[in-house]
Amino acid sequence: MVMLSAPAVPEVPQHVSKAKATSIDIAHLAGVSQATVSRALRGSPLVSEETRERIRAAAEQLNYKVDKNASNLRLQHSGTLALLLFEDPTTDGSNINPFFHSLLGSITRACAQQGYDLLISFQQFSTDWHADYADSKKADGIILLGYGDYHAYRARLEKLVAIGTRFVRWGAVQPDQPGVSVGCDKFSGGQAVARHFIEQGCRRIAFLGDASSHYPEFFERYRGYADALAQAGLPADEALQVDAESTQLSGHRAMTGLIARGAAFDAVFAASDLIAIGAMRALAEHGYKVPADVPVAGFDDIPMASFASPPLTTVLQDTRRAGEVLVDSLLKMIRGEPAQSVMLPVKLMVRQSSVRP
Amino acid sequence: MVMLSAPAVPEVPQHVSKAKATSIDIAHLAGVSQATVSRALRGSPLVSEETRERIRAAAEQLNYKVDKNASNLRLQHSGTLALLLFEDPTTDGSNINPFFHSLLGSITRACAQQGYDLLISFQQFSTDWHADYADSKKADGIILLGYGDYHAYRARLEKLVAIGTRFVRWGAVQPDQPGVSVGCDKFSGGQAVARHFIEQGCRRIAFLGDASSHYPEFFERYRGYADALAQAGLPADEALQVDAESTQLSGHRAMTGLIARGAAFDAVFAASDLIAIGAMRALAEHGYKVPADVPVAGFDDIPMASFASPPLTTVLQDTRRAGEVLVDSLLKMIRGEPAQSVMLPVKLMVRQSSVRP
DNA sequence: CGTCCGGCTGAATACGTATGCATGGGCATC
DNA sequence: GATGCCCATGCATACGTATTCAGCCGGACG
Repeated sequence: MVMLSAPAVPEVPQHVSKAKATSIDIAHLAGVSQATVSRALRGSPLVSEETRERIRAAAEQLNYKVDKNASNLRLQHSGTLALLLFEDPTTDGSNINPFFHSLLGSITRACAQQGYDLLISFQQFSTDWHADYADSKKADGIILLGYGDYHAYRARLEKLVAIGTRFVRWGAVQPDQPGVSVGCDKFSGGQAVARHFIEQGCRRIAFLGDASSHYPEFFERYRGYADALAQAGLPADEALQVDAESTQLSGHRAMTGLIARGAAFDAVFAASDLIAIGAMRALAEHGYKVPADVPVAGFDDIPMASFASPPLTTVLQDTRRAGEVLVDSLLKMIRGEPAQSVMLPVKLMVRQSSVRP
Repeated sequence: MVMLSAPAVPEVPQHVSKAKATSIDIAHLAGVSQATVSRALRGSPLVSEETRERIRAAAEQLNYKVDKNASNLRLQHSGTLALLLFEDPTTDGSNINPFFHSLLGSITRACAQQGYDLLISFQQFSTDWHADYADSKKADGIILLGYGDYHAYRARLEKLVAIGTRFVRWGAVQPDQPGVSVGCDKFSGGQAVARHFIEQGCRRIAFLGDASSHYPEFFERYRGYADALAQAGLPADEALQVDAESTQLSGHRAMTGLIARGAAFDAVFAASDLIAIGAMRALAEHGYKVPADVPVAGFDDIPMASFASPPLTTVLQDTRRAGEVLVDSLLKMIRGEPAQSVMLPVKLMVRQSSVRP
């Protein structure tokens, strides 16, 4: 429990002790003008190697670092991207959606690799988010992450486009959307899961998750599921679809509800891994064995999925790639190059939860 | 797959279409001086309500936002904190340590609550991190997160203190440390786990994790464990301690090694949940039942812990509180108030993995 | 020997905001 | 009616950097 103290530091001359050094101080020390200091440190070919070295030494001696605020002001860009994470306010309050965590990691890495800083912010739906960051020049562009009803903030996206704000969005890629989106091919993912069940002879596959077009994240998964059923000549029984949002609690509720109302089902496809895990718990509580009685699959392949019991079959979204693509697209837009929406492939990860012994 | 397009926007006058508006534009439009615009928007009592309202309307009309770079330059602070996450380069390359994820979430929230932005950056150990952020005024202070050998960068911390950089560190609170640290009371946590085992009659409790004082994160846990053994009059058998870093793979290896060398143990205390999960897998592979044959406990209470099979007994670090304390301490330092290192209490979470039937 | 050119450097300015100081107008006081 | 005061606003400047333009020096060439 030590208090902060400031021991003497021999190598730093005392005339810099408190006030941070500026380029003018460096210029003075190196016997050149401020202009030359700026040029030297930015690597301009106009300055001779000898002078540059002298300046570099002086800068080091005074612990000088370029003031980003001044630099950004002058250059009119910030070398920073902003990540806005929209959290569904109906969440159980605990943690961030694990899938976003994974995406966050890869975005951070991608930014670092491109030499950009990353500003992150968790937004409540209500706040006036479009106001910030990019418009105030804290960031050169923004990345929008978040489930939810995108119709609700579609107007805002359109305004962003109109103002000329650079942004990319993670989520469903749809033809009429404002701006650039990057998403995974959840339709194919939904198909793959349904086919996987159908191949095992399942005919009454329950779907846990909102299936309304207002929630494109889940809707695409549902459409893929429905499409696979149709292709196999199976009916899509509405009684087998239960709304749920992406939490364990919600998954547990949905599954319990389905069981309670006596629905006949022989497989469960949850629209997200969290829902699946909640559902598996509910199934266990009601005496169902997974996968012997009911095979189950989820979606996202969050780290928890492989540690669920039994390990959960799910659909892997390549978050590493996703982060890179998001950042690359945004940087393209910032550089004024054209950027297009991108749909990434997904991969079915078959584990024990979906394979009947 | 839509290209970015810029539809006409009726409500925005065309003379602002491209160039962002400045406070001078607003001043012009509202018929006042730039100074008054600045005062009005910052809520200065010097400007009359009537004028303020007129200015606010003009600002809205032109989509004006204060340029943070210019503002920060003038004010000499940034309203931003930087979070530096040090990753052990020996990690299995996949994801961020889940415990940090949780901390990250709470730090973000705490920042938002205090009106600060958060800049995050994953650092490789090699990079010249002390150079950035705070010194370049991109951030008013920095938060350091990361396991690892803190002796290795102790010199850097001392330099930070000397330069006058504001920072807080998450990690072991030790009397001789430079700067302010916030950490959990891992010593007590280690004690609690060991006592929990001892109460059940275990006498040969293995410890998986580095027990060297060079890794204070784990060392404290080990000390607590050793202390509880001593208090119970049990010998501390060095053969029961195996080095491991905080990954599943490493935990698996350590456990396998312990079994291979024929060590006699009747409980396993893993220094982190990831290690514990890897160890449980190894135990299962060798035919041990958890907890019937060998009770197991971990540390951290990452989300995965309660979904392991069986659910893992572990030690909860209150990350929510930790994030708040980190941010609060840092803000205190920024405001020039004294700040002290803080040690937070922990809580033993008993689940199935450690309780013999 | 004069001229010109190329290679470096310095002086001056702009980026957009916030604030100390000065100012003007209105009102009360004597 | 002159003085004083307060309130609201404008003027001018500083924050620290990056860049344009102008200048200087030395050498090559005519």
